[in-house]
Amino acid sequence: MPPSPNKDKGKEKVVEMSEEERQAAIAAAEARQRSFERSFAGPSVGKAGLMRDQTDINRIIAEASKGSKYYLNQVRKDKELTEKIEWYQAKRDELMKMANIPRLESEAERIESILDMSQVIVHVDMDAFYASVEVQRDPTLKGKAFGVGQGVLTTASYEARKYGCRSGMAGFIAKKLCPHIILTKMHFDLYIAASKAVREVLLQYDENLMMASLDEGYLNITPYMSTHNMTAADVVSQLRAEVQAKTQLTMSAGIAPNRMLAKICSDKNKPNGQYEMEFDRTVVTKFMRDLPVRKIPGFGRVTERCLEGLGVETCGDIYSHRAELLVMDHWFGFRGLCKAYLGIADNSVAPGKREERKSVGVERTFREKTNDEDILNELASIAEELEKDLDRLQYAGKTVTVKYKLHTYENKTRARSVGKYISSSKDILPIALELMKRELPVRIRLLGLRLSTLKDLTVADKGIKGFFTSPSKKRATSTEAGPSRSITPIPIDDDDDIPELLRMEEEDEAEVLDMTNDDNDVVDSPIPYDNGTPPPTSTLGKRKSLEVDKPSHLLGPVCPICNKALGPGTSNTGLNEHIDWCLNKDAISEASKRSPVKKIKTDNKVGNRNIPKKGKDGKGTMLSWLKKP
DNA sequence: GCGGATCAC
DNA sequence: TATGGTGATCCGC
Repeated sequence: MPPSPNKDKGKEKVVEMSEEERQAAIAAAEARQRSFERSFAGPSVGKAGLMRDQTDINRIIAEASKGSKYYLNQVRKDKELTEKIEWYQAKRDELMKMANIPRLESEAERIESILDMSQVIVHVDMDAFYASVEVQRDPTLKGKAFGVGQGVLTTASYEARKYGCRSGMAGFIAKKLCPHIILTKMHFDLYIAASKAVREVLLQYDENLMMASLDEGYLNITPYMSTHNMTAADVVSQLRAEVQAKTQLTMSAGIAPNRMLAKICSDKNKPNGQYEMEFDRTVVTKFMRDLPVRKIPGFGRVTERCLEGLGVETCGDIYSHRAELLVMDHWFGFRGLCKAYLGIADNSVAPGKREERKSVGVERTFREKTNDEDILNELASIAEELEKDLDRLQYAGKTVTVKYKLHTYENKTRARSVGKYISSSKDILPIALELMKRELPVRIRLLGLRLSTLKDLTVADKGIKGFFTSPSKKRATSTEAGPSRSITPIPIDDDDDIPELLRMEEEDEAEVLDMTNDDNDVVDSPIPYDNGTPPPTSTLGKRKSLEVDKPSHLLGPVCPICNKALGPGTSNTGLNEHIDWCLNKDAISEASKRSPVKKIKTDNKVGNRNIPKKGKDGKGTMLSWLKKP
C-alpha cells in the first residue's frame, strides 16, 4: 500500500500478484489518494456536515492546487504524517504482540470517572457570523453565494457552502468550486459592534459570560434557571430570541454539563437551533459512542488521521480499542482519550483576564523576498507595528520571537529572551535583527515578530516603574495554589476596537476523572459494552473498583500493566520506563528510541525528531492521573 | 528557554 | 494568478 515505493519493481510485482491482489492494491491506492485529498482539502472540510459529493469537491480542490508550492508542501507533510502513522502501527503491533490483552482491557476499565452534571453549561455560536453581518451591511448579498475575506475566506455564506466553500479556503479555490461566488472585504468594526450587542444580551443570563471569540461564548445558566424557575431549554430559547430581536442575527446553542459537550451540541441543530443533551450518564456515553473523534474540540486533522491509523474513528472506538490505546499511551494520552469518550471536560465558565495573555505578535505575508535589505526593512516595519500593539494593549515582555516562512511554506522560529521587560521597537528590533541576520540569505513569504513572557503594564506592581527592575523578583503573581484554575482565556477588550481573540481551553481537568477511587458512590464504571446496547450498568457497573486496594498516594504511581506500586518517589518518567520494561524490556528500549521519520538516510540536517506525543488532553499522558496526591 | 507542530477561529 | 493572522498549548530537548 505504500503509494510509490515499489514503482521500479512494479513489473515483477504485478506478475506475481493475483488479480484479486491487484484489485486490492488499486483500491488501496485509491483510498489513500482520497484520504490525502481529504486531508489536503482544508482544516474545516469534514468538520461540519459534509455533502454527498465531498469526494468530488476534494478532488477539485486538489487539482486546482496541483503543482503549486503550497501543494508540494502539503504533499511533504502528508508523506511525513503517513510515515509517522506507519510507525505508530508498527509500534502498536510490536507492543500488542507481547501484551496480555485481557489484562490491558481490564486495566483500561479500571479508569473510573465522575461526570460532573451539577452545572448547566450553554455554548452559543452565531450562525455564519461575519457573513450575516455582511448581509446587514449590504442586503444585496442576501441569498447569494459569497465569502468574506479576499485572499482567504474567513467565512462562507450558507449558499457558498453548498458548493464546498469553507472558511480558511483560498479565494481562487472557492472560485473554482463556485464560479459565481462573491468575495467581500472584511469589516471588523462591524463584527465587533455586533459582537458587543450580542454580549450585552448574554450577560443578562450569566454575568460570568465567557466569550471564546467574537462569535461564540459559554454561559453557566444554572443560577439563572433557579432564579427564574425556568428550564434550560426555555432559558436558551428566550436568550436566542432576544439576541435575534436585538441584532437580527441568529445563533445556535448547545446545552450540556460541560463546555466540550455544549460545544458539540451547539453544532447539532445549526443554524438557528438548539440542542440539549440529557443530563444522564448513560445517555452521554451513548451520544459520544458514535461521534467522530474529529468533532471533539482540539482533535484536528492530524490527530484524526493518527487515530484512524489505529482503527479509531469514533469515540466509541476508543473503548473498543482500549487495549491498543493503553499500550500506546505514551504517544496518544490514554486518559485524555477516555475523557473524550466519557464526555468529561471542564465545566467552569469565567471571563478571561488580562493577565492571562501570553503573547502579542504581528506577522505579514508578502510576495517572496530574497533581498536581505528588503527583509530587514520589513522586520523593522513589523517591529513598529508590534510596538503600537503593545502600547495599545499595555504589555511588555522579555522574549522576542522571529518567525519566517520559507518559499516552500516551511515555518521557522528563532527566539531570544532578555533580562528586562521591553516593549518599544527600539528595544525589540535590534534583537529581531540579530536573530534574523543569522538566517540570511533566505527566500521567504512571511515574516513575523512576537513578544512573550509578558508583564501586564496596567497592574501597578509595587511601585517600580518598568525601567530598571533587575531581572530578579517578580515571579509569583499567578500561583493560586488552590483550584489549579488555569481556566480560560477570553477576550477582554471592552473599550477599544481591536479584535482580541483569545483562546479557550477545554480541559483543566480539575479532579473530574480519577482513577480507581474506591471511596465515592458517585463513581461508576466508565466503560459500557462497546457496541449495541447500553451496558446493563451493573455488569461492569461497580467493577472491581475495590479489587485492589491502593491509596496510590502512599504507594506512588501504579503500573497499569503489572499493577505494581512503584513507590512514592517515582516520577512520570520513571513510571514510563517501568511500563516499557514491563511490556518488554528489550524490544521497547531499543525501538522506542528510534524515530519513524527519516530513516538513516543521508543526514541532511542534524537530526531526527522523536515521535511527537499526542496527548490531547492537557496533561497528556496517563502518568499524570496516577500521581495526584 | 527554544523550536517544531498542532489546533482553533 | 499564486493558500491568512493571532494566539495558545504541548512536547522533547
